[in-house]
Amino acid sequence: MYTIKDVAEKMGISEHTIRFWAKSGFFPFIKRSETNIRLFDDYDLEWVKIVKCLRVAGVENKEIKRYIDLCIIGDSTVPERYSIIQRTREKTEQHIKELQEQLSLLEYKESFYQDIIKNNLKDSWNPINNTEYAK
Amino acid sequence: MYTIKDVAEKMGISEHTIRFWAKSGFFPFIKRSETNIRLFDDYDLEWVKIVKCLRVAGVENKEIKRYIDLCIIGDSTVPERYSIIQRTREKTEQHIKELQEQLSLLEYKESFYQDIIKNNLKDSWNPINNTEYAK
DNA sequence: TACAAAATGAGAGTTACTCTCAGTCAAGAA
DNA sequence: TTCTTGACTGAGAGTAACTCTCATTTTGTA
Repeated sequence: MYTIKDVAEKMGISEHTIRFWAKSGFFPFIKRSETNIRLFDDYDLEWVKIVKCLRVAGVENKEIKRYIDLCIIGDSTVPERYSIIQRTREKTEQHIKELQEQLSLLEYKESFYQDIIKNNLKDSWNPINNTEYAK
Repeated sequence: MYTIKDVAEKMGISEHTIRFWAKSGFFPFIKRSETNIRLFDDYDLEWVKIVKCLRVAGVENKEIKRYIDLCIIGDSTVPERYSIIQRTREKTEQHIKELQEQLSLLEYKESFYQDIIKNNLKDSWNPINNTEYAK
């Protein structure tokens, strides 16, 4: 059995966020000690893992709640759960692609600046150094 | 010369967001028509591009403003700009890695659900169907 | 000239945290 | 036994970055 602190450390999520997620109904199964303290077991950790996954993938909390509720309803909801996961997978692939594109611009800029520093050049890209702007 | 609408379309950003970014001081060079309408040229578009890049990479607006201000100060700030870009590049690589990890969980779930649908199985992963929980 | 489409700034609303606070509770030291 | 420390609690305020609405101009085509 894990406390919030344990889960926070294990999963790399802040305690605040876990409490916030719990209040949002993302972990319907966690038990409490006699003194009202949340106790997560390994199954609960699996839920935390999937919630984290969906959040990282940019699924909004309302949709995550929907997914959790579908899980609780049971096997009849597998098709809708499937479509949520599928849409999320597609969106994540798109997101990675976009990040990779921006990454290449960052890499370009980085080596550009490095060149300026190494060879003591001017930043010819900067509009400030461009005659158009320096009127 | 482009209006906000043109830029929004060209860059895939909402007009609202561009106005918000402009108000945040991200585009210090845009001119206005006599009747106060923003007019972007191709150099301004380059600024929009780099701001978009930094935002996608998760750089917060305060830091983007810093970067813009450094550009305006001029060549002496290239080292600090370099370190901002470098840090952002590293963060982005990390982010892509994280997304790829979560993507593989999504792929696993997707094929798992697909299997259930195709072969009319039960969702054995769901705690609801697990004897531990189904007490 | 008329009028729909597009621009403006101000400001309210939203999401998802993130943080602060006041307070409870259990365990070990003095 | 009292004190201190540290983890926990819920309530609620604060924050970032949009996102949207609104009341007004402004502009471009008929």
